[in-house]
Amino acid sequence: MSGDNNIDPRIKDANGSAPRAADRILDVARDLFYRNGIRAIGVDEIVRKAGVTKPSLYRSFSSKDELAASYLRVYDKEFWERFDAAVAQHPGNPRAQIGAFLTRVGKRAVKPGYRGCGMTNAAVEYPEKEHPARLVSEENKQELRRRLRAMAAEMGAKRPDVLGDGLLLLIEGAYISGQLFGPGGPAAAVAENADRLIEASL
Amino acid sequence: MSGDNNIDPRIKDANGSAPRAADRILDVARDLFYRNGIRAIGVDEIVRKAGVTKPSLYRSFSSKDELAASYLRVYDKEFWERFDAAVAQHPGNPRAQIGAFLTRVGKRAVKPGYRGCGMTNAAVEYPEKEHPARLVSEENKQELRRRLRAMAAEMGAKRPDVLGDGLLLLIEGAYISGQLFGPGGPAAAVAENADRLIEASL
DNA sequence: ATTCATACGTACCGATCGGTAACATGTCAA
DNA sequence: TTGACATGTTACCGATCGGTACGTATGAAT
Repeated sequence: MSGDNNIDPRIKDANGSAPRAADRILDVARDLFYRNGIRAIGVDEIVRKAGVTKPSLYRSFSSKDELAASYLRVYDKEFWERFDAAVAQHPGNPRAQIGAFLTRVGKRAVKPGYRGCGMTNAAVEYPEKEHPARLVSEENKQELRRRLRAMAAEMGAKRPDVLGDGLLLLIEGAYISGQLFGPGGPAAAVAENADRLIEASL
Repeated sequence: MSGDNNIDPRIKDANGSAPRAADRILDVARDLFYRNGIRAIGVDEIVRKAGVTKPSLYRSFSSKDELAASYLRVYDKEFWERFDAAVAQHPGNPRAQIGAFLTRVGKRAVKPGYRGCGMTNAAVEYPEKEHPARLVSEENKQELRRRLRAMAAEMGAKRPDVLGDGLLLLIEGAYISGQLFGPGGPAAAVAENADRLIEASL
């Protein structure tokens, strides 16, 4: 099972002194948290699958909640990379930017095993406003709202804030219904409905 | 603390032989599960707040998962009561029916402490397809999707399934963003966006 | 008064939860 | 060779998890 580990002492850490264990822990935690939910996964399972032990986890992360927040910070970074990639595809054309982003979301959201947005799911799991994971999640959503409203304004919408919020509702609906309905679910229609909503709002 | 209990032996149970404890347990569980999430609440807390003991719970519910499913079955019943009330308000006018329903959802969703849809939240907490709570949740959502598509067809939409799914996305988005953003969130704009989308889809 | 069914409580189970104290090991500079 | 430091491990903590074996209180019928 664990016979073929790939640890090579000659390969120094890229950034000089970063611990190996912390990265593996975070990688495993990201996968397990996203697929199963945060509350559903215990720290024992994380360290076991990462091939380390608990003290290694708690030296790099002050608590499970903080590990969950770290998971979401990575998720946040990757989310904006995807979002910005769609934006970069259509410079100066926010309507096409939204279209590109939502087309990808719609496709991903109807694939088997899709689990929605890690941010949204975390907020559902942790209603307490002070929870470290929820704080990351709320900040991500606020920023998304700002950008959608700005894009709606850029499109020349009659009421940009209403359209921006409408697009946000469609996006969140796609995340949720993707994991609720699976393949063939309503999330496949998110891009088309968004474009129709935009059309009606200019 | 428990000095003033209101148990009156003369008052027979309404339906003859239903155990008192089961009702109190379900009432408490509904409140705690909805406000905090199912995983976040232990059976000990439920029986403590209900003023009973664990064996009483397990005599009426075969497991915590089944209790969660029972909670959702009550939720399902109340959901359709609200939905049908909006429908009954505007006979033969599905567009107005949707409008009435979403106006209420939008208002509830931006109130402090709003926790979204119990069905949706349960599906987020339990990705496993066989979970008793998830089964109830999925059935509810499938039925909602059918009805929304039927209403879209009744409106004379060009592509009723696409519009019905779009409305579902907006509704789910309102549930989620209501608990994510709190007062002032995008859920307030759900009715307006839905009507705009309908307008553009006829 | 006895019987029986029903509803409820006391006390406990093993497993797992998140978290930690104490100690071992490997790597580096001096 | 030595000492400092970061990272690793073993073994354990009290609390809580979902769930249960078994005894007890009560009321109606006999």
